This record gives sequence, C-alpha cells and structure tokens, in this order.
Amino acid sequence: MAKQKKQVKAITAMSEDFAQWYTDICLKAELVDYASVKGFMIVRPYGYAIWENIVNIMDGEFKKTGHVNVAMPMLIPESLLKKEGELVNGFAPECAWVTHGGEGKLEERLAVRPTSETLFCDHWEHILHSWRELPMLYNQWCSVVRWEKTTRPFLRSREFWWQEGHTIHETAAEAEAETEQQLWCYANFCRDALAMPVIPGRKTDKEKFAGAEATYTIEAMMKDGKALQSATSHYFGDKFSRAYNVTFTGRDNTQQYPFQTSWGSTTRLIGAVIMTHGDDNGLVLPPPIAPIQVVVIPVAQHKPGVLDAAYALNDRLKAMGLRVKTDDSDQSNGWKYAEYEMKGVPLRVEIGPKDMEKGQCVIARRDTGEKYFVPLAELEEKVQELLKAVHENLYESAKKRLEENTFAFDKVEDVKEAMEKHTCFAKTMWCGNEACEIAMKELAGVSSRCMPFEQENLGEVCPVCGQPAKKMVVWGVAY
RNA sequence: CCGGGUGUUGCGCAGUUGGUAGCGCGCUUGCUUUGGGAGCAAGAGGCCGAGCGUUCGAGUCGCUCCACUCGGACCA
Repeated sequence: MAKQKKQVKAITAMSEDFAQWYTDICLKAELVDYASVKGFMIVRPYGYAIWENIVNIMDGEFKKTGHVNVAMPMLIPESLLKKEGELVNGFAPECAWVTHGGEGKLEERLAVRPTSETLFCDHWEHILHSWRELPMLYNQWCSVVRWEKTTRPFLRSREFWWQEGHTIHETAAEAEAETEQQLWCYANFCRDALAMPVIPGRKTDKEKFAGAEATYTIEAMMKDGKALQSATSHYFGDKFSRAYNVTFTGRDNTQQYPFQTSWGSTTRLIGAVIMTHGDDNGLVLPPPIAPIQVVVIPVAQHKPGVLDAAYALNDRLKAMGLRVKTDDSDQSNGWKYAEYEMKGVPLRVEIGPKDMEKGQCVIARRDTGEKYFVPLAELEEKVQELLKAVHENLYESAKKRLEENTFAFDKVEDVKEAMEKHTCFAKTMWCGNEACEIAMKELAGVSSRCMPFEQENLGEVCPVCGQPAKKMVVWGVAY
C-alpha cells in the first residue's frame, strides 16, 4: 500500500541488524535519550514508568522476606574503598573520582560508588554490637557509576539504576541461605513480572564478583541467542567483615565476624525485556510492568457518541485496577495503532460507530496481533483473560526459544561449529580448571555463563582436557 | 582501550570540479478527514559536531579532538 511511505518511525528489522533494532526501540519507544556525557542516559517518562513498575513489584517481594530500605551516600573515600583488596582490584579501574569540593582540592579523593559493600560495612562497624541485632537485611534503590568503555542504553551505561541488597548474618549457613533465597526471588520475578525464563546457577571462580566467595546468577537468552546476566547474588563469607572490622558479641560472649551477602538487579532488566519479547513492530511488554496495559482507541471519534463510548470503556477498565489510556488525540487510527505497538502496550481496545451499533468492541493483542470482537458486557472478563494469555504466551515462547537453542556437546569443535552457525547456549561437562574455561573462550568463542543448579550428567570427562568432569556448565556469548 | 561506520533544522537525508544550504517527515495555524502510520494550504525552524589549517572564498580539502554507532577486549 502507498500508505507505507509515511512510516517515519519504522525501525530496523531484527533480522537485518539486531543491535540497531535494539537501539531503535530504545529511542523510538521513547524509553531513553542520550545525555551530554558519554555513556550516560536519560530515562524518559515511558522508560522510567517501566522501571517504576519493576521497582514496585520487586520491592514488595523484598519486604515480604523482611528486608528494609536504606539510603547510603554516593561517595566513598579512597581509603575506605581500598580496605578490601579484591573488590578494589575489580572496581578501581572503572571508578569515577571526585577530586574537588567547590574550588578546593580534596585531601583524599572520593569514588562515586560503583557498588556499596564498603559503605555498608563501614556503617555496620559503627552500629553492630550483638548477635541479637542480626540479621540485618538491608536494601537500597539508587544509581551507581562505572566508567565503562563501550556503552549501550540499559545494557551497559556508565550510570545505571539498580537495587543492591546487603545483609549480614550470624552464621555462614544463614547467609548462604539468604544468597540462594534472593536468587530465586529474582528468578521468580523474571517469570512472573517479565515473562522471562532464566537459568539459575553458580558462576565459576573466573566469572564471580570481585571479593565474593560465591556468586550466583540468573542467565537469560535474548532473541539473538546471546546471554544476558540478569541479576546476581553473592555470598561473601566473613571476608569483608574481617577487612572492615565488622564484629558483634556472640551468644558465647566472644567477638565474632558476621557473614555477608549482596545481591543486585538493574535497569538492564529493561534491556532484557526488549530483547526477549520485542519484534519488528517495536517493544512488547508483559502486562505486569507495562505502563499502559490497555489503550483505548476511539475510531472515527468525531462521530456522535464515539468518544463517550471510549471514555466509558476507559472508566470500566480503570475500575478493574488496570493502567489504561484513551488516546483521543486527532492522529489517525493507523498512526495510533502503530504508536502503541511501538510502545509495547499489551492490549488495544477499539471502539467505533460500527461497534456501537453491534454493542461490541474490538480487542487486539500485541503479542500475536489477533483481534477479538467482544460484546461490551464481557469487556472486563475478556480483558482479564487476554492479559493473562499474553503473559503466558510471552513466557512460553521465550522458554521454547531458550530450550530450542540450548544444545549439549561433548567436543569443543562442536561448540565452535554450533556458535558459528547461530549464537546459542552450549551445555558441556567441565573439569573445574580455569585453564579449560579460558581455552573454551579461545577455541569456541564462548564464556561460561553458569553452572546451573539443575545439573545433568552429559558425560564423564571435560571436553577440553579429557580429565574427569565435575560440573555441567552452560556456555554462551555474553552481553 | 583497539578496529570499522556516521556527524548538515526535532528526525531521516541530499548537497556535483570549493562560490555562502535544500528535500521529505515532524512541528505551528486553519479547513477537510478518521476501521492500519490521512489530505490541502500557509508558516516557523541552520555557528553544516568542535578546533586549527589550506584558500580570495570551506558543508565540501588537510590535521587534531569530541560524540554517536557497530564489532572486539573488559564489565550489571
């Protein structure tokens, strides 16, 4: 049709250039804009509304398990940051430093927090006295700065918004349980709020967080087959407690070091949603986090009664507790359809003169494009049903894709060959040696994503060195 | 940090052998329209990424930055 010519907001096809498709969605769905400092992003109202929904749902989950929110300072004195060697080595190269206050040079430079373990430890050193005060289950929502070399909206920006949970416990077992509990909290959140299946597991030593004793992760597969680390949970043992001299008086009246965890998830989750559900018409949002869950479009809205009919539908949907918008602007229908598809609104309700005659409306699904003619009396019921169906379909489709693009191998060459054909997840056994992990990167171009909790026995030996295998590892190309 | 690409109005682009900047969309106003990115008309909008150089003259040629972008390496 000749009408195609006006598609000024059309985006690059996913199949043509996945990275460009991703960037197009970020900009054209009005999620972000670039800031004037390289690598920093402006999260625009629509993007921020998605983040707010993520925050609200996740924060509610944290509170169910007794976590409380706090706010820590943004700046960390260099001497404080450097008390724990491994963390410094991990983060110092990517710290932004404040060297001046007003016109005066500071005695000691201050790091803009890249993560806040050190701040929490410093605080706990002051306030912790007795085992009776444990556990301390803290979380904060804030932004952090890491001076990344290559940046992309949501996936890798120099500043990003996140939550960081930090807890200390009386015993190692409690802290380990907390670490695992929070990882499952993330995994469930991804399923229930983002319709995104993940592989939960443990990071190898090579991939674990600087300073952690153990790092757990949830890994998701994007539509291009690449892996996105979507959240992590760390167990620190008492390493930081000792480095920062955090102590308490135990039940036996001795001075003890608490056991610590931290866990985080970031605005990267928005990138994950884009690359898990999006298509060539734009964003596709799972209903729980969609800023607009249903958009009402009055068709031929100048005709008598149409707008009122649309507003009536709007009110009924709102009364259901849904986030609804009625677009009564004078844009054409086609424009509106395309616009809300770009923005990933899960359901579109149309009502026009013909519908009014028949006592019906039209509901269109964003995920499948299917249209339903629905008697007005059944609006609430049908919308509820379809929102549920959209979420389930998004989750099942993503799960199917994850399963169909994960393969077991027992030879390194086969991993390489599969990756060259199409980026995917490769499962192999592994001996546990870092040398073989590095070899896998060199020979097949993949890094270890995790050792899944759900282990399978694919064989007896490591495909790299032929020594006895200890673990099954999922390998992939990481974002 | 290494390599490739791109910077001209809000967005997308054109701009010849160097001669003082144009198109489409969007925007504003009015009218007409409305079941998949509407039509007509009249408007507004530019230090051509920045700096230095070559030249009588630079959007155009040279050098140096900077930004964005893609791919590596590194990382949420």
